[in-house]
Amino acid sequence: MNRVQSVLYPYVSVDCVVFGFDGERLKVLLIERNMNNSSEGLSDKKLPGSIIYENEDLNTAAVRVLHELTGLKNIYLSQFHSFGNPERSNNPRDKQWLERTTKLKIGRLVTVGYVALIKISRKIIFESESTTARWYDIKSLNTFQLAFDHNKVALEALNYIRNKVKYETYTLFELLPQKFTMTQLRNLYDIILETKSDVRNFQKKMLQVEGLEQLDEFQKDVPYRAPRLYRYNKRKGAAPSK
Amino acid sequence: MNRVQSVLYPYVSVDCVVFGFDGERLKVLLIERNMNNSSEGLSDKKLPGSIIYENEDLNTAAVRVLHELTGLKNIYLSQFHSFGNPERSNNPRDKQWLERTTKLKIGRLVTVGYVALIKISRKIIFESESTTARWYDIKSLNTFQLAFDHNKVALEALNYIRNKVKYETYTLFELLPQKFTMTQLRNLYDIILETKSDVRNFQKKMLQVEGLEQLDEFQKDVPYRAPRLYRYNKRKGAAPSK
DNA sequence: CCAAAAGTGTTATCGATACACCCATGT
DNA sequence: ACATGGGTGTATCGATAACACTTTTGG
Repeated sequence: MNRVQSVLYPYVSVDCVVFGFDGERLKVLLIERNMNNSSEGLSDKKLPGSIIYENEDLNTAAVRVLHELTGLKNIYLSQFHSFGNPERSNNPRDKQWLERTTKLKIGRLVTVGYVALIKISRKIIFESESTTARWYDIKSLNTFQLAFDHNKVALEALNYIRNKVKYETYTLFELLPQKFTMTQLRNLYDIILETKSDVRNFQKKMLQVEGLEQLDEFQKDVPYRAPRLYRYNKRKGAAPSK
Repeated sequence: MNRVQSVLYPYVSVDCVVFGFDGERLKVLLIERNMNNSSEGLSDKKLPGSIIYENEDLNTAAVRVLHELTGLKNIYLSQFHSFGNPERSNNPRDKQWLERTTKLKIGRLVTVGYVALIKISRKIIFESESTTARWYDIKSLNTFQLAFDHNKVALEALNYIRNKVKYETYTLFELLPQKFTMTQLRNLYDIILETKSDVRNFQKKMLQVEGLEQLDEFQKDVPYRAPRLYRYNKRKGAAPSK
């Protein structure tokens, strides 16, 4: 076996795919690095991610990196897949960006992917010295090209949460305001799974989810019959998948 | 961010958790390194695994490593989880073993876990110059301690395949001889999922699995009513989960 | 004829699906 | 009164679960 050259041997990084819902569309959080020392055109969009520290657990790194790049705190991140194709950082633009931001000569990256679902209202630091964060419609993942293999990474994350939503529907409640209507929930469900649920059947199914509580409150200021509000009581809900 | 020291920065490795079935119990393939230059007592059992090459994809590495350590070829390996706790290689015995076998000073390891289900009849090179491979009952995973965090890794792999078997039962057919009886299949299913399936209901369910063919052959040389044989026709079966 | 395991059918329950009409509100 | 979306019930189907007796074979 070859002795490892520090330059060539893979660095380990984490990428965080964060999904949010604005009431109409599912969004993904992407960042742009502000390359302030040059004006050389458009810098590509990327998933928030960075290499891990020398002595840091993967989960810890994911939480830290997401916080550093977006200001988000207390986000529950799930590991979903790791990516290690040696060519995934071959694009010269990506290579250059890596070297500038890490001050390291990086031959290749092995990246552990994490995913989170959050309320789009969570406070995000969209502008910092070095980065700009923004929500993008998930259809962007098919229409424009992200840095590295981040299209692939994000699409796998999407697939992962689709499965999760299908079998552990309570994960959706993370994406909605504390009090929400059944229609909001159904819209969200259908947008993520690309289905068209029947109103009545959906209602029936949701009402037997542990922890979903029907309130005696109704939405206000709507120009039609006010819809009832619901709330998810985490304590009574199913335990997270582990 | 600190400049990375080649010694401390994580090396990337793959571990392969290979399960087989001997007709009675589910087994896991473990190896022992033959430390031929010293007689210092028992060397711990481990999962087959090793660090990846400088320019190698993760899947490729998993396939290569499994082949190098056990002689197994053409094994379908699925990535299930990555492990990166900085303390997972802190045990001095593990550290020493790592340094001897890799000739590298390794501070820590980030390991990508792969899992496979194979027929226990597959030809394995159990003894080589440097390693000894053996099938162990999976209950070993709870009773004796493996190197690193390999107990945890293997148990997560087991959990992964339990889920897979539950929803994509055809994965079981990889573990049985080409022609098998319904009882063999049911035993296997029940052992993996720790259930006690009803004979008739199980039969009914299996007969509607695409690609499972009832043959007009029967097992021979049994001292009781000869059971019918079945075969799985991969072409007609469900596509792998992907 | 006995022991050992194979093989087979019916009923009850649960969850998922399909489907259409009246209700409350604001203009 | 009308337009907009909210809210509700029943019937069918398919999958799962519970359950017990007869058949084949070798000794």
